[in-house]
Amino acid sequence: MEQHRLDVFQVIADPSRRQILHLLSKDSRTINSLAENFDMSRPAVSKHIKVLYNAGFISIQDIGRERHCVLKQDGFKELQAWLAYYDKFWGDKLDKLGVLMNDKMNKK
Amino acid sequence: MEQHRLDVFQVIADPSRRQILHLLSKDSRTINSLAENFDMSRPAVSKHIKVLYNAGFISIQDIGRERHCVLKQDGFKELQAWLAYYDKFWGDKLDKLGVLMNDKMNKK
DNA sequence: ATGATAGGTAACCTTTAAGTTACTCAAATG
DNA sequence: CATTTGAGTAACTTAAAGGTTACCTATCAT
Repeated sequence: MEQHRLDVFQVIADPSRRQILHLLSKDSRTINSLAENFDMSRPAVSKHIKVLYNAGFISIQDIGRERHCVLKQDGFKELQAWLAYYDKFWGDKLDKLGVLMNDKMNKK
Repeated sequence: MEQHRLDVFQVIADPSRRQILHLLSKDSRTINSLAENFDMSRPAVSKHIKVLYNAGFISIQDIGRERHCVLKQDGFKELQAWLAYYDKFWGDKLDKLGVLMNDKMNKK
Protein backbone atom coordinates (compact mmCIF):
# COMPACT_ATOMS: atom_id res chain seq x y z
CA MET A 1 0.00 0.00 0.00
CA GLU A 2 2.75 2.33 1.04
CA GLN A 3 1.90 5.34 -1.11
CA HIS A 4 -1.51 6.50 0.05
CA ARG A 5 -2.07 9.17 -2.57
CA LEU A 6 -4.05 7.25 -5.13
CA ASP A 7 -6.49 9.03 -7.38
CA VAL A 8 -10.19 8.32 -7.00
CA PHE A 9 -10.23 5.85 -9.88
CA GLN A 10 -7.53 3.70 -8.36
CA VAL A 11 -9.22 3.96 -4.99
CA ILE A 12 -12.45 2.36 -6.14
CA ALA A 13 -10.62 -0.17 -8.30
CA ASP A 14 -10.09 -2.35 -5.24
CA PRO A 15 -13.06 -4.63 -4.39
CA SER A 16 -12.34 -4.52 -0.66
CA ARG A 17 -12.46 -0.74 -0.65
CA ARG A 18 -15.74 -0.78 -2.57
CA GLN A 19 -17.12 -3.16 0.01
CA ILE A 20 -15.99 -0.89 2.80
CA LEU A 21 -17.84 1.96 1.15
CA HIS A 22 -20.90 -0.23 0.85
CA LEU A 23 -20.78 -1.16 4.52
CA LEU A 24 -20.43 2.49 5.44
CA SER A 25 -23.47 3.31 3.33
CA LYS A 26 -25.46 1.23 5.80
CA ASP A 27 -23.91 2.49 8.99
CA SER A 28 -21.05 4.39 10.52
CA ARG A 29 -18.37 1.95 11.66
CA THR A 30 -15.10 1.67 13.49
CA ILE A 31 -12.02 0.05 11.98
CA ASN A 32 -12.45 -3.20 13.90
CA SER A 33 -16.14 -3.34 13.14
CA LEU A 34 -15.20 -3.10 9.47
CA ALA A 35 -12.42 -5.65 9.72
CA GLU A 36 -14.85 -8.25 11.06
CA ASN A 37 -16.45 -8.38 7.63
CA PHE A 38 -13.27 -9.31 5.81
CA ASP A 39 -10.87 -12.17 5.56
CA MET A 40 -7.92 -9.85 5.71
CA SER A 41 -6.13 -8.64 8.79
CA ARG A 42 -7.01 -5.46 10.60
CA PRO A 43 -3.85 -3.64 9.49
CA ALA A 44 -4.87 -4.28 5.91
CA VAL A 45 -8.26 -2.69 6.56
CA SER A 46 -6.53 0.14 8.33
CA LYS A 47 -4.52 0.89 5.21
CA HIS A 48 -7.58 0.83 3.01
CA ILE A 49 -9.21 3.28 5.35
CA LYS A 50 -6.27 5.62 5.00
CA VAL A 51 -6.51 5.40 1.22
CA LEU A 52 -10.24 6.09 1.28
CA TYR A 53 -9.71 8.97 3.66
CA ASN A 54 -6.96 10.59 1.60
CA ALA A 55 -9.11 10.40 -1.51
CA GLY A 56 -12.06 12.06 0.20
CA PHE A 57 -14.40 9.07 0.32
CA ILE A 58 -14.74 8.99 4.08
CA SER A 59 -14.33 11.23 7.08
CA ILE A 60 -13.17 10.00 10.45
CA GLN A 61 -14.16 11.05 13.93
CA ASP A 62 -11.92 9.89 16.74
CA ILE A 63 -13.82 9.00 19.89
CA GLY A 64 -11.43 7.88 22.56
CA ARG A 65 -9.42 5.09 21.08
CA GLU A 66 -12.02 4.36 18.43
CA ARG A 67 -12.10 5.75 14.91
CA HIS A 68 -15.57 6.17 13.52
CA CYS A 69 -15.71 6.18 9.73
CA VAL A 70 -18.47 7.89 7.78
CA LEU A 71 -19.03 8.28 4.05
CA LYS A 72 -18.00 11.60 2.57
CA GLN A 73 -19.19 12.91 -0.76
CA ASP A 74 -16.02 14.55 -2.09
CA GLY A 75 -14.48 11.44 -3.60
CA PHE A 76 -17.69 10.49 -5.33
CA LYS A 77 -18.03 13.92 -6.88
CA GLU A 78 -14.87 13.48 -8.91
CA LEU A 79 -16.25 10.26 -10.32
CA GLN A 80 -19.59 11.82 -11.05
CA ALA A 81 -17.90 14.64 -12.92
CA TRP A 82 -15.94 12.16 -15.02
CA LEU A 83 -19.02 10.12 -15.84
CA ALA A 84 -21.08 13.22 -16.53
CA TYR A 85 -18.76 14.01 -19.42
CA TYR A 86 -19.59 10.71 -21.06
CA ASP A 87 -23.26 10.97 -20.15
CA LYS A 88 -23.18 14.12 -22.19
CA PHE A 89 -21.48 12.23 -25.00
CA TRP A 90 -24.26 9.66 -25.13
CA GLY A 91 -26.87 12.36 -24.78
CA ASP A 92 -25.42 14.23 -27.75
CA LYS A 93 -25.33 11.07 -29.80
CA LEU A 94 -29.00 10.52 -29.18
CA ASP A 95 -29.72 14.13 -30.04
CA LYS A 96 -27.93 13.73 -33.36
CA LEU A 97 -29.84 10.57 -34.04
CA GLY A 98 -33.00 12.47 -33.30
CA VAL A 99 -32.08 15.18 -35.80
CA LEU A 100 -31.35 12.57 -38.43
CA MET A 101 -34.69 10.90 -37.85
CA ASN A 102 -36.46 14.23 -38.03
CA ASP A 103 -34.79 14.99 -41.34
CA LYS A 104 -35.88 11.66 -42.66
CA MET A 105 -39.42 12.22 -41.50
CA ASN A 106 -39.56 15.68 -43.05
CA LYS A 107 -38.25 14.51 -46.40
CA LYS A 108 -40.77 11.74 -46.43
CA MET B 1 -1.54 -7.02 -18.84
CA GLU B 2 -1.90 -10.70 -19.60
CA GLN B 3 -5.30 -11.30 -18.03
CA HIS B 4 -7.68 -9.15 -20.00
CA ARG B 5 -10.77 -9.78 -17.93
CA LEU B 6 -10.61 -6.81 -15.61
CA ASP B 7 -13.79 -5.41 -14.11
CA VAL B 8 -14.93 -1.96 -15.14
CA PHE B 9 -13.43 -0.33 -12.06
CA GLN B 10 -9.98 -1.66 -12.76
CA VAL B 11 -10.35 -0.76 -16.39
CA ILE B 12 -10.81 2.93 -15.74
CA ALA B 13 -8.22 2.94 -12.98
CA ASP B 14 -5.50 3.25 -15.61
CA PRO B 15 -4.82 6.83 -16.75
CA SER B 16 -3.80 5.75 -20.24
CA ARG B 17 -7.07 3.94 -20.73
CA ARG B 18 -9.02 6.95 -19.52
CA GLN B 19 -7.14 9.07 -22.03
CA ILE B 20 -7.95 6.60 -24.78
CA LEU B 21 -11.62 6.90 -23.87
CA HIS B 22 -11.30 10.65 -23.95
CA LEU B 23 -9.70 10.60 -27.38
CA LEU B 24 -12.44 8.33 -28.62
CA SER B 25 -15.05 10.73 -27.28
CA LYS B 26 -13.73 13.21 -29.85
CA ASP B 27 -13.41 10.89 -32.79
CA SER B 28 -13.32 7.30 -33.92
CA ARG B 29 -9.70 6.15 -34.21
CA THR B 30 -7.49 3.28 -35.29
CA ILE B 31 -4.94 1.67 -33.00
CA ASN B 32 -2.01 3.48 -34.58
CA SER B 33 -3.84 6.77 -34.58
CA LEU B 34 -4.34 6.30 -30.85
CA ALA B 35 -0.74 5.23 -30.24
CA GLU B 36 0.54 8.48 -31.73
CA ASN B 37 -0.84 10.28 -28.70
CA PHE B 38 1.13 8.27 -26.19
CA ASP B 39 4.69 7.71 -25.12
CA MET B 40 4.18 3.99 -24.96
CA SER B 41 4.63 1.48 -27.73
CA ARG B 42 1.86 0.39 -30.05
CA PRO B 43 1.63 -3.11 -28.53
CA ALA B 44 0.95 -1.49 -25.18
CA VAL B 45 -1.90 0.51 -26.67
CA SER B 46 -3.12 -2.62 -28.38
CA LYS B 47 -3.41 -4.36 -25.04
CA HIS B 48 -5.29 -1.46 -23.50
CA ILE B 49 -7.70 -1.63 -26.39
CA LYS B 50 -8.33 -5.27 -25.72
CA VAL B 51 -9.02 -4.52 -22.07
CA LEU B 52 -11.41 -1.71 -22.96
CA TYR B 53 -13.11 -3.91 -25.50
CA ASN B 54 -13.56 -6.85 -23.13
CA ALA B 55 -15.08 -4.57 -20.51
CA GLY B 56 -17.56 -3.10 -22.98
CA PHE B 57 -16.15 0.41 -23.20
CA ILE B 58 -15.50 0.31 -26.93
CA SER B 59 -16.59 -1.51 -30.01
CA ILE B 60 -14.29 -2.26 -32.92
CA GLN B 61 -14.93 -2.36 -36.61
CA ASP B 62 -12.30 -4.02 -38.75
CA ILE B 63 -11.81 -2.30 -42.07
CA GLY B 64 -9.16 -4.12 -44.04
CA ARG B 65 -6.12 -4.27 -41.79
CA GLU B 66 -7.27 -1.30 -39.74
CA ARG B 67 -9.24 -1.52 -36.51
CA HIS B 68 -11.56 1.37 -35.92
CA CYS B 69 -12.43 1.93 -32.27
CA VAL B 70 -15.62 3.63 -31.14
CA LEU B 71 -16.98 4.31 -27.68
CA LYS B 72 -19.61 1.91 -26.42
CA GLN B 73 -21.97 2.63 -23.57
CA ASP B 74 -22.10 -0.75 -21.83
CA GLY B 75 -18.99 -0.31 -19.69
CA PHE B 76 -20.11 3.11 -18.56
CA LYS B 77 -23.49 1.82 -17.50
CA GLU B 78 -22.00 -0.42 -14.84
CA LEU B 79 -20.21 2.57 -13.37
CA GLN B 80 -23.31 4.71 -13.52
CA ALA B 81 -25.26 2.02 -11.68
CA TRP B 82 -22.62 1.88 -8.96
CA LEU B 83 -22.55 5.64 -8.55
CA ALA B 84 -26.33 5.88 -8.66
CA TYR B 85 -26.47 3.85 -5.47
CA TYR B 86 -24.40 6.44 -3.66
CA ASP B 87 -26.20 9.31 -5.34
CA LYS B 88 -29.27 7.86 -3.71
CA PHE B 89 -27.41 7.72 -0.41
CA TRP B 90 -26.62 11.42 -0.54
CA GLY B 91 -30.10 12.19 -1.72
CA ASP B 92 -31.61 10.32 1.20
CA LYS B 93 -29.32 12.12 3.60
CA LEU B 94 -30.54 15.44 2.30
CA ASP B 95 -34.14 14.25 2.53
CA LYS B 96 -33.69 13.32 6.16
CA LEU B 97 -32.13 16.68 6.83
CA GLY B 98 -35.13 18.26 5.18
CA VAL B 99 -37.51 16.31 7.40
CA LEU B 100 -35.58 17.36 10.46
CA MET B 101 -35.73 20.99 9.43
CA ASN B 102 -39.43 20.74 8.72
CA ASP B 103 -40.05 19.26 12.15
CA LYS B 104 -38.15 22.08 13.68
CA MET B 105 -40.11 24.64 11.71
CA ASN B 106 -43.45 23.05 12.64
CA LYS B 107 -42.66 22.89 16.31
CA LYS B 108 -41.68 26.50 16.26
C1' DA C 1 -1.02 -0.33 38.35
C1' DT C 2 -2.25 -4.09 35.20
C1' DG C 3 -4.20 -5.95 31.74
C1' DA C 4 -7.15 -5.78 27.70
C1' DT C 5 -8.60 -3.44 23.73
C1' DA C 6 -8.58 -0.11 19.44
C1' DG C 7 -5.65 1.15 16.37
C1' DG C 8 -1.24 2.66 13.72
C1' DT C 9 3.55 1.62 11.84
C1' DA C 10 7.44 -0.91 9.92
C1' DA C 11 9.54 -4.38 7.36
C1' DC C 12 8.79 -7.76 4.45
C1' DC C 13 6.74 -11.01 0.65
C1' DT C 14 4.01 -12.08 -3.41
C1' DT C 15 1.36 -11.20 -7.25
C1' DT C 16 0.31 -8.90 -11.21
C1' DA C 17 -0.54 -4.87 -14.15
C1' DA C 18 1.89 -2.37 -17.46
C1' DG C 19 5.42 -1.82 -20.11
C1' DT C 20 9.21 -3.47 -23.32
C1' DT C 21 11.38 -5.90 -27.60
C1' DA C 22 11.24 -9.30 -31.12
C1' DC C 23 8.52 -11.86 -34.04
C1' DT C 24 4.60 -13.09 -37.09
C1' DC C 25 0.60 -12.40 -40.06
C1' DA C 26 -2.41 -10.19 -43.32
C1' DA C 27 -3.80 -6.55 -46.10
C1' DA C 28 -2.37 -2.55 -49.12
C1' DT C 29 0.90 -0.55 -52.46
C1' DG C 30 3.68 -0.34 -56.47
C1' DC D 1 5.36 -10.79 -56.53
C1' DA D 2 8.04 -7.87 -53.33
C1' DT D 3 7.60 -4.53 -49.91
C1' DT D 4 5.63 -1.75 -46.71
C1' DT D 5 2.23 -0.99 -43.25
C1' DG D 6 -1.46 -1.99 -39.48
C1' DA D 7 -1.94 -4.80 -35.94
C1' DG D 8 -1.71 -9.11 -32.68
C1' DT D 9 1.24 -12.46 -29.85
C1' DA D 10 4.95 -14.23 -26.92
C1' DA D 11 8.35 -13.89 -23.59
C1' DC D 12 10.33 -11.14 -20.42
C1' DT D 13 11.16 -7.24 -16.86
C1' DT D 14 9.83 -4.00 -13.44
C1' DA D 15 7.25 -1.37 -10.17
C1' DA D 16 3.92 -1.18 -6.98
C1' DA D 17 -0.44 -2.59 -4.79
C1' DG D 18 -2.15 -5.55 -1.37
C1' DG D 19 -1.38 -8.58 1.95
C1' DT D 20 1.16 -10.53 6.11
C1' DT D 21 3.38 -10.63 10.93
C1' DA D 22 5.51 -8.35 14.68
C1' DC D 23 5.69 -4.53 17.43
C1' DC D 24 4.34 0.00 19.46
C1' DT D 25 1.04 3.44 21.49
C1' DA D 26 -2.91 5.11 23.77
C1' DT D 27 -7.23 4.57 26.05
C1' DC D 28 -10.45 2.06 28.87
C1' DA D 29 -11.68 -1.18 32.62
C1' DT D 30 -10.72 -3.54 37.00
